[in-house]
Amino acid sequence: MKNISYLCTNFNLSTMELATKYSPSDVEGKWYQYWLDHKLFSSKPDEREPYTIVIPPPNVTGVLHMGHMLNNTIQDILVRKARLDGKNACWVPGTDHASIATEAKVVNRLAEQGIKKRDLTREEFLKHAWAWTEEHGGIILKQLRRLGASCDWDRTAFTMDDLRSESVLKVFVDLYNKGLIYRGLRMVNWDPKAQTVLSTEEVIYRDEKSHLFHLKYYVADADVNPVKPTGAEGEVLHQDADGRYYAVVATTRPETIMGDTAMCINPKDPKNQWLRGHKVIVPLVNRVIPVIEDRYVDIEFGTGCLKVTPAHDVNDYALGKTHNLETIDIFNPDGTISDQSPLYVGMDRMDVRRQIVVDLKEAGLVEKIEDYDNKVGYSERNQDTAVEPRLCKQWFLNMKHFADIALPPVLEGKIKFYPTKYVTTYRNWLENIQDWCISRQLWWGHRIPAYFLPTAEDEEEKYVVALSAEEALEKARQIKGYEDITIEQLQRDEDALDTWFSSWLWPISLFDGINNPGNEEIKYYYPTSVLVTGPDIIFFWVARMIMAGEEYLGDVPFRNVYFTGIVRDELGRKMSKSLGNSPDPIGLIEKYGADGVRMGMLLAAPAGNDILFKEDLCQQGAAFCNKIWNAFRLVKGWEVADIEQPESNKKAIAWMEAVLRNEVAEINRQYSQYRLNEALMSIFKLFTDEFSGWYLEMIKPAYQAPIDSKTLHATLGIFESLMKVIHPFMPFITEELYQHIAERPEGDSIMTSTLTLAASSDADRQLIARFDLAKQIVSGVRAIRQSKNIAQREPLTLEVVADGECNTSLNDIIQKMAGLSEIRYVEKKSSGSQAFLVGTQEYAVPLGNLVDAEAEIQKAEAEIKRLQGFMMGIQKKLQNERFVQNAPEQVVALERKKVADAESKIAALQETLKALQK
RNA sequence: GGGCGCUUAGCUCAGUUGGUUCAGAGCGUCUGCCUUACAAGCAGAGGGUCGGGGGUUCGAAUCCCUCAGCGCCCACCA
Repeated sequence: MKNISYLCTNFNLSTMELATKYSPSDVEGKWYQYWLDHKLFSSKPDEREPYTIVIPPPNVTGVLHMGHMLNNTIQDILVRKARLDGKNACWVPGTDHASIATEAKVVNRLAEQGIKKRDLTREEFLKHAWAWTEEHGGIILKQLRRLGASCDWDRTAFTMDDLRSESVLKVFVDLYNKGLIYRGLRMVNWDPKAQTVLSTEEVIYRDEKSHLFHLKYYVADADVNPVKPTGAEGEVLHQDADGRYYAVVATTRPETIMGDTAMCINPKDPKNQWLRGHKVIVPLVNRVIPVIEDRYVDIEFGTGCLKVTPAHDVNDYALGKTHNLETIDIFNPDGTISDQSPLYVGMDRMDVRRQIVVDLKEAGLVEKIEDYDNKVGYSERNQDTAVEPRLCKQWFLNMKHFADIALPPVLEGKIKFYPTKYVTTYRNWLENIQDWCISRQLWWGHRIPAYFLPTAEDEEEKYVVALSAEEALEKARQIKGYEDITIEQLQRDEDALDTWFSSWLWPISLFDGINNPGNEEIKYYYPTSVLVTGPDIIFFWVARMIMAGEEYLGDVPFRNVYFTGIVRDELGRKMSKSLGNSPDPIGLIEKYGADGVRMGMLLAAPAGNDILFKEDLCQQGAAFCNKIWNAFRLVKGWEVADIEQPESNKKAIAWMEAVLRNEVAEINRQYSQYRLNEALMSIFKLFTDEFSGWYLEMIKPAYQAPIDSKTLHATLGIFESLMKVIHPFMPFITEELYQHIAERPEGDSIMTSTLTLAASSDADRQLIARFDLAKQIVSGVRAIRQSKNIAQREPLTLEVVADGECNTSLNDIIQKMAGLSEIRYVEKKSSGSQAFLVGTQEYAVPLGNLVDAEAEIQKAEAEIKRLQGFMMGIQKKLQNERFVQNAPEQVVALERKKVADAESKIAALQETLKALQK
């Protein structure tokens, strides 16, 4: 690579030498800097059509993984394609504060230093969090540059920067004022590790092998004395050796019995009638609880007896409400047993589960233990932490209203989902939506702008919601009895908002559309063109952005949503740290080049499917770069002479240009359906097969012979077009070669060039069809060479047998490509020649005694047999009157043609046979 | 328990309204080539009856039914 000049703008075609291998590392950093230096990613509103993408903001302290690589490569391809199409493309980058994940990381780091979160004030903790954010934040965005991401970096935003924070608080206040945000006591999902509530969407359920414990609840009176129930005839009364009666309750969570405040049976359950009106004793705890009756209980499950723990189960909570039961909260926020429990106080819930089984067994209170498949909810962010249902006062967003406004745009196609199957998923969720719990017991995030007023202990809480403490004070003073309250007496809510409560504003807040409604940017860039994201956040983010968009701008946030798949390893497993199957993206880029890696990923990424990533594919990408590189080396190595342009070159150029137009039209179709892997495959074949394999070979001068200037000029033009077609997928090598093709002014770039081609025409397609015939003839000759082991440089003669309707007018090209000394039109092919068919036309290559007559006879016979069978099938079809009557004329005519063609092929083959048998 | 999707060549996938071009592509495999841009290359070849069964139709990979297998999403049965 020594000979490559650093500045290619002064590149001189005739003197420069290129290495035989493409070296990405010499090229990529240079051009990325060039693009930055000339602000080529930058976008400002102008008269052009906008094309906007907002990045799904990665976690601010996150590190680039293969999922990001795929997702951002796709966005970059779309943005670069839009630029080449002459649109004003704007890709806005940024990061997400990821409250729960980031706070957990900060807590862990502090713990390593021996600092506990609870020993810090909120301000001290936030100082650590910001320090961490500044230290690790944005690494991921730097990594994206290695990939070639053409984001408008000057626009880089953060969900917790000033503009975004202001937007979030304004929206909270606004929705509160609209009555859509409320505060309520609900059974919520509690993450004991992060010690915060979660929304229902943040709980993921996993199948778990667990046990069903059948526990004995002795029947007793209020003083814990045994009672003998009177059962009806035929009922099964459990009785122990001492003659005491008990009920059997099946539970998966024996550690919650300390919170039991009732046992429930179904009033219609015949086998448990004997328990009606009685009381039972909670095992070990020795608390007497009533037997209540509710039709909620499934008679078929277990023994039909349900323990009721209103504080720790959603359904039990509902039962507790209906039956007015006591609620005993036996857990502390960290998942240890609280002092409300008579036993195990301070122990972790998981330890208690083990211990209590031992203790119950010892006390003879376990009837039996069965294996049981259970579903257990885990925190989406702390996947090793089982979620605990817990009764808490939290802030909620009324989702009914938002579902109503977010459903129509997707159902009516104002927003298009790719693949469309997610429309159903989206609809199902919105139609069964629950209110969104938006408060989190975290410090890292947007602090809820609610201020509590001082109240007496037994009084209901009072609060005001306002953008600032001053405003809050004003509002508070309007409340009766608080006219003289001071700002110091207002207690701002300690909680922060769910991260997604800021993310859902992203497409709006990036253009400051909340703080500054109707500003020039929001008018120009909104709605954005496409959102590229994973289906795993369709509810968390996609749906909610649609809600916010409709609420605040009365319009959709994006017109298209392209859902990418999950990046898996080649065995189909998810990539994970523990499996060690996740390649290091930067390492891959260093090994194969960003272009190679981009191609490798996209080759394996069928629209909407998971991608099975194989490192080999990056190798294929790197190889393709090398192919492009060497094609350029060939062209630039030609010496130009003042010679006339050969006719065959004219034809080849016309053909290649037709192919280019045709393929670009096809590629554009694929883009429009987000079938990027197919577009890439078309591009790959266009360059490798059509351009390199056929076109360049057609026009290639003889060794050390010069080329005419017209052909060279046209070829460079085609090459430049090809670079533009490839550019969205492989930005670096295409820029490098674009700069090599011609002298470019400083600041010029392939990125900001345009590709204008005429529409593909019928004439193009006819020309392509003629060349296809020629290619088949060439392949026929090559196959003969292959089978007879004849070197390419040994010239052959081609005979065109009989009717002469085979004039493709491309004989000069065929001759060159097939290495023929002559093309002859003959009545009868020479003896000792080997024949092949293209369509119904027969060709022959005289080979003298090289022909293996016996083998040829066998081949011809087999082919005749096959054709005869084929023909018979069709003739049968044609004899079927219903077919002839019902099928369209064209189809019938086609079938007739097939027969005719088969007949003439058979005739030709029989001729061949005759000649061979002589 | 509901809903959605998938099953086509060894692998990963295309295959639009049933009928030119319907049985395809890339990779891999096999064979032959260090041909003068590229061995990270070139040329050539083999390979599937479209998950099973049934039906509709003149005609089915394509439409319908059914069975089997796989995947995903949702759902409070302890």
